[in-house]
Amino acid sequence: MPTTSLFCPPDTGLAPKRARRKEARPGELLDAALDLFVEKGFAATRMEEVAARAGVSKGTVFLYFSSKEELFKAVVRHNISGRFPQWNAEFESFRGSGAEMLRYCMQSWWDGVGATQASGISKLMVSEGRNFPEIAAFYQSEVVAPGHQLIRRVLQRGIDRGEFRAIDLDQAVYGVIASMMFLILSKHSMG
Amino acid sequence: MPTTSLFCPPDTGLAPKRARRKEARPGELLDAALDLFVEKGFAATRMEEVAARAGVSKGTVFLYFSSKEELFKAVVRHNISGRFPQWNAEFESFRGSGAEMLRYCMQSWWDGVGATQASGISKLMVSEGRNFPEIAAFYQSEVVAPGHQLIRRVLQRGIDRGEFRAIDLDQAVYGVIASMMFLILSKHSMG
DNA sequence: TACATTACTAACCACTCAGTCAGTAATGAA
DNA sequence: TTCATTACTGACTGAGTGGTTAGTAATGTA
Repeated sequence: MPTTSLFCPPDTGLAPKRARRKEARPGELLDAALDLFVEKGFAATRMEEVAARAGVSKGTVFLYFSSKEELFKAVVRHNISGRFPQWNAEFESFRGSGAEMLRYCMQSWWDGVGATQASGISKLMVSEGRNFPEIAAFYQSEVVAPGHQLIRRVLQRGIDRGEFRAIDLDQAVYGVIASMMFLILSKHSMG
Repeated sequence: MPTTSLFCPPDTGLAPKRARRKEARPGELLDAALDLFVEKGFAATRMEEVAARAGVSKGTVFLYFSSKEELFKAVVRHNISGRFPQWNAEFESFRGSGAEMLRYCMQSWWDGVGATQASGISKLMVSEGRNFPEIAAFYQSEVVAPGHQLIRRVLQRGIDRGEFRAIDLDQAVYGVIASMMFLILSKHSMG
């Protein structure tokens, strides 16, 4: 009775160890990492936990992501900054008033990020950014700057069309962002 | 030429090593710890740094505070919750309208906590509370609950005196606190 | 069935840091 | 001056964790 394994456990049937699923791993790891980063923060999330939640061993995580920071960056790209191209495209093709556009913009941000787990990433950056300058810089250039830029363009468009008063753009952008941050922080840090 | 030390360095005059200053240590350690906790957060602050900033060795910190958590709790008591007795006393003796009292209350909170370094502690709890349940519970019972209670009493007093509408107390308390939290978070996490 | 490739594992290393403790030196009393 | 007390030091320990790698097993191919 030759089996493929020396120690054949009293297996009940379907528990294939060491399955090879190269395609599915990155996505599963990204999902597991998002869960844990949001739940416990960057520093407190252990790579072994990420691995366990994705159903692999720790070594496998480093096969797909070269370091903890790279894993985090990939999570950010996958869940937030990867959306900017589409948002920018929508900006270009939008036909409607400035108010409608701003409203649409914030609504789709809320649906795609604010209301989802991904908003936890923003809260995490507020919390831990100081301790991880490299990540903070990445987030700044990959998320904050493009976000500012997009809102700025939306407001500028409204001003150009004569629909908004010509207020100070930077101030207005901060106003918009502050309100979104407050929603997020309410969601993740209080009742 | 017998000196008290075998290796007598070319001392320039006033650098007394191993000075014994039992009275001053706790205060100095508390100040150093507040600085660092606010600057780097709870997890990222190392006991050795606290010691170094207070001008002692790491062992000495554990002489005065039995653990990192106890040190943190002492910082909170010293800078925040220790003020409640006085605030409560002021509540009892206050003579003025409800609006004046609320205003006075928030002003003295801002002067004593919000505008000072101590507000960083609140931001820290928002950031890291989840990772340190023991500390979160302590902060909840030592700061949050008494704070709610005090504001609630102020509002209730205004209602009793017929100066405020009889709005939902919990809602109103949350409103007051949310605005204070927003000020703090603006200060510590954004421009 | 035999062999090559490679996704995956698990034991391991290097390093950090809270907390400990044997020893040292400042101080006060006799 | 001598001795007892104790504030203080700094080397050490052990637990925890990011990252490495030698080895294992799943898969494809002929």
